[in-house]
Amino acid sequence: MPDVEIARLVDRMTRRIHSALNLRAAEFDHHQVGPAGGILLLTLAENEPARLQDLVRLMARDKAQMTRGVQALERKGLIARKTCADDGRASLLELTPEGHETVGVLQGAVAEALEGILSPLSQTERDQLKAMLAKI
Amino acid sequence: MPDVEIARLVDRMTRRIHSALNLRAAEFDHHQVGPAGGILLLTLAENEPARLQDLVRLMARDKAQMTRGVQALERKGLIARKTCADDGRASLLELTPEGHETVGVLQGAVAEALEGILSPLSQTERDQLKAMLAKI
DNA sequence: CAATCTGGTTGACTTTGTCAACAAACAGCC
DNA sequence: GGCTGTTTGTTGACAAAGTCAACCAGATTG
Repeated sequence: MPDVEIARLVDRMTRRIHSALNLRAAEFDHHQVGPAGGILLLTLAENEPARLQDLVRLMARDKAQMTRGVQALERKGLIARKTCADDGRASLLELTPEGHETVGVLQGAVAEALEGILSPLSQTERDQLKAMLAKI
Repeated sequence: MPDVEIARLVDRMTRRIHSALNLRAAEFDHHQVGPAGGILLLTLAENEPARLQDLVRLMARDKAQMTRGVQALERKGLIARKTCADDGRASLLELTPEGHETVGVLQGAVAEALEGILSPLSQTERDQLKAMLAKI
């Protein structure tokens, strides 16, 4: 029951990551991708190629939102669609070269922001944390 | 550097908690407090009495947002203000009896939602997770 | 007692998230 | 094949959350 606190703490942590990044967004977010777009790109980078529905599950977001998020990144030339062979409804999403480049920049920025937040944890602790979160 | 993934995973987790709760909000959110109000109440419950600024720090949110969040809960009679003796600008926020009651309900709901999400973790792992998040 | 800082409030605005409705492609099934 | 029902992605209309800047009143410092 006292696990309830975990919810608060997790929320707080996302909030902190979010605002740490937001603070210096002007320095790295050259495509005006925003937090939502950024996390979408990062997720896609690790799961390429993915269908929209895959991203919906990976990011636990609404599909409507995902449609629009993808469209926005498509317009900026960071994501491209390939027709999906085994399913006529879906299309496969991939990063364009420019998209990959952007992901690199974002990863750097996120790493830096996380550094400031995770600093009280040792490297082994961080690995544990990641492992647990991944299990979930 | 590979810690970047933590950001994604944490985001995903908040998203899951959020939507798990949202799904059954009608059953427990009798005061139409919403996610933002809910987390505010839970945070206040553990840090009573608190000034607005304290909540801002604890929840890593904008003060403007906090002002309005508190006002909304005040209007619903879940939070009350006491004048703060040592600082004339601030006021101390406290839960009303009805507020406490609501917190109880919310804790139950959150515990249940978390149960579904944390199920792959053992109790010791949960404790570790909580401890690490608390350090941050 | 100025000059500055901090806690809180308000207004105007952007970004995210939610819900319901829909078309088109799949899947099973007799 | 033709009916069901389901999944994928899209759109519209809307509600909720977050951001930014300006502001006032009470502290704080020199």
